[in-house]
Amino acid sequence: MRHPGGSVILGASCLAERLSHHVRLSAGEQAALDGLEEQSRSFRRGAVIISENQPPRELYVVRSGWLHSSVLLGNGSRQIMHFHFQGDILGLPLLAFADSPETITAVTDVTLCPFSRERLAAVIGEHPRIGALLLGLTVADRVSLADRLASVGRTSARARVSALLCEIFARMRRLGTPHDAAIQIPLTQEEIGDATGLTAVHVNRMMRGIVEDGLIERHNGGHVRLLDDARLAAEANFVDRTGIDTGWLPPPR
Amino acid sequence: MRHPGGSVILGASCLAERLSHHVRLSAGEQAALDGLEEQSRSFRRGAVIISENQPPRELYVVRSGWLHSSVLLGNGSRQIMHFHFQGDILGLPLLAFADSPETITAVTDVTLCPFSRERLAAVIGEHPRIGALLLGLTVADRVSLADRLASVGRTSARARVSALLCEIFARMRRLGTPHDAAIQIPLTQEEIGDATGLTAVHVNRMMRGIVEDGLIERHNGGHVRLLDDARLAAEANFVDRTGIDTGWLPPPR
DNA sequence: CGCACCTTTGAATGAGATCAAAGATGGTGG
DNA sequence: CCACCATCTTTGATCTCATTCAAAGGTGCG
Repeated sequence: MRHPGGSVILGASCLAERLSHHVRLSAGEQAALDGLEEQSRSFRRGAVIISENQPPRELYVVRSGWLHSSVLLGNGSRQIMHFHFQGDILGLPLLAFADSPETITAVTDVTLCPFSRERLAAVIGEHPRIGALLLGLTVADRVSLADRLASVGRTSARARVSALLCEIFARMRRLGTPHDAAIQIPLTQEEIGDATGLTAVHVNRMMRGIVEDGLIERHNGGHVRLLDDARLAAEANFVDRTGIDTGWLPPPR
Repeated sequence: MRHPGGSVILGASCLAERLSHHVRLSAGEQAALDGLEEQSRSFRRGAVIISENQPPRELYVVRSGWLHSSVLLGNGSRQIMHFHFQGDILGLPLLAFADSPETITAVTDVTLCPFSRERLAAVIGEHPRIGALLLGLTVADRVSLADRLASVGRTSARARVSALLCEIFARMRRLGTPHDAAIQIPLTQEEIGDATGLTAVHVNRMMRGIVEDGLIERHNGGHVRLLDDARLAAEANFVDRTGIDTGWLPPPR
């Protein structure tokens, strides 16, 4: 599915834009990243971008929309690992495995910026700081997965749902959503269940409880507003780790 | 296990040895890595190497022994994220966060090779392929955590215990343990429970069931032998991902 | 307007937790 | 080398949180 009418790339690469949130890119780095990406591509909601056990050809940066990565278990159930928003890098497992261990699915209509593993290798070879920064970002991703594991493994159903809400809000705020604004969460309760290790039915009950206790507010179309941020975070054992430390990186080229 | 043709020099860097399992290091890379590490250090079993919410000063490669990384939840329970054996890199979160999100504890007596983040940065700056390889290894680590999340979130107690056993066996075999040998697993059932999101009591019941059904054999001192590898893996939904793909890396310097 | 899909609610069931206590095991010091 | 103590494993009984099954409202899209 090609973006209708060919896409407009306003000079900057999606990856460069994402990385520049963490460090100030040198001219050389900027130039190398600009040559990295192909034309951006759009997918309809529900589209499968990368399939489990298939060899993906490229990686992506999310330009817009929501996606999730998941695995399907032998018993028919599904575990959602992570939700991906604007600026997130998709397909990193391709840097370690020929076949993707996970499926990446568009939750809403999305636009992605693809780039090849080989070109990324060339960029890293020329600009080692970019490799180090990607390493840092991947480490952060791993830690966020660890947080979810702790949540799913060792907390109550209600705390798991709360933790997911906290995570979504923290990440959306980092993308610029005002602190007190409602967020439109395009997830079904089944998807929330697959992310938290619960059934859709039980997600529903927990959610209603969280609303009844005045922690969040829900409106039509999945809009959610945080009413008691601190209490929700405390219940959920949530720690915001959206910012990363880049003080150690090698000098840019 | 070592890279064909790659020789392991006694006293050489632990990190170099680990990396040389995946690629053939150039002379320059080898030299840079040899200058990386300080003297190796030993800890008694039970020792805490890195504490949650404390700023660690260095990273480590495991020379010998078992460790685990865990987080403590507000409700007093603990989630073990990962067990670490010979060759594993500890403390990677330091590449993204000033304070460690997890505690690293020695399960047995251990010997570790410490190295500083700043020196690692210098090595990556000079030898970008090492940065890319570390990126690949970290991605693999993330995928293994995702596998555990799927196991804990979406499978039965018995399947979770089976999956952990499969993982341990797969990793030990990669370190050279013969395919049919018994392995001494130095973990208490409480630790297995903290890794799988179960209580020690329930781990015990599952374990006995797995023994009764002829999938494994247990002897004194925690020795375990796999009797029906295939059936255990099938029950556990286990996929061996111990090898990583390094075909994409940039050229060495 | 009608049909999918999603949310909500209720009742019954079950997997795993909790509580309690009796064996094993192994390390330590006398 | 043995006795003792701490830690770990095993077993049983009971309880609870989340699942399962079922069906009735909502909502939005074509």
